[in-house]
Amino acid sequence: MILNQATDYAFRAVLYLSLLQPGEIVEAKVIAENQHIPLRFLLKILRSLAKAGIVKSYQGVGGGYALGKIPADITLKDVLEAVEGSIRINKCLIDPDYCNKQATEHCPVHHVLASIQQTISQEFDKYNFEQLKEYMKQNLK
Amino acid sequence: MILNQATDYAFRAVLYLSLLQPGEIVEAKVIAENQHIPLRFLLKILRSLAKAGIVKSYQGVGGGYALGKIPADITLKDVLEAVEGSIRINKCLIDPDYCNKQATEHCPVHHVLASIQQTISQEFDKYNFEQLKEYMKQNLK
DNA sequence: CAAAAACTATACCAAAATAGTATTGTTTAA
DNA sequence: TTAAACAATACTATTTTGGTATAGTTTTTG
Repeated sequence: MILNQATDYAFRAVLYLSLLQPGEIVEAKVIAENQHIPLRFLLKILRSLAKAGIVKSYQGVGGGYALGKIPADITLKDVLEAVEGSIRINKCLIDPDYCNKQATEHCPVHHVLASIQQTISQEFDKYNFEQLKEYMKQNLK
Repeated sequence: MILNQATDYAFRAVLYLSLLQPGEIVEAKVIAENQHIPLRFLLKILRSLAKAGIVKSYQGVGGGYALGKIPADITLKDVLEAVEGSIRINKCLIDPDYCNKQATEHCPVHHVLASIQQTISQEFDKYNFEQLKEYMKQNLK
């Protein structure tokens, strides 16, 4: 019931990229140093983000990473799911075999957890990185 | 970002007790068999629930467990927190040392996660075991 | 009053997940 | 053609999870 460290790093890396000029490319090393994230671990995370289209990677000399979309089109949910896979709060919600009574259909716990999971999912989808940028600007004043 | 197995078992154990006559005592073994939960593991979980006042334990011959409150006064959040401790979705929300920039106050990620955490907390608090009982009855018809 | 049936407490343990590292390879600009 | 960047895969140490074991306490009942 907690986000993992990789997701936390991913949020901060995407926020960092969101604060650059649109299209601006920056090396992973710069992000790592600025955000205090272990470089090799960050590279791994960035690959997940690239696969999801959240960042775009550029190989070779002068390469690095830039956002793959505008900040307004990237939600916390997008980043979370790129790193951890889709949100699920209980195993029985994915695999009926985990339902210890094999009674998914009639199980009120299952039913209610599915509803909570949906709310949580929507909640993470409510916030995009344009909003986080705005919040950041206001707090610097 | 997932409930652990103990919490899942706890939900189902409390639901089981909720369906009994008010005040009815039943041995852990009966719950374990009915709900397919490893007995010793269940006993450990029941101790957590007892500490939180959710169930009441009776030692000695003829002992066992009963609910410590009426089902309407037990929410999913109560059970969840009794088993896993309070809901927290990111380490930086508890311990500022985990904030990799030591900047809790100015961090938009922190700010937004705190808000999401509160929503999640409220969501689990929205459902009590009287409601789950009702849902169950309706589904048996 | 002792024996058995129940829970309590603490400690232990194996397996899985997490967080990160290492190695080797590929791409691309200069 | 070399060096600077990312890519892919595999490995590893630590922590967490899920569960078990052992020894002890409480309470009923014959």
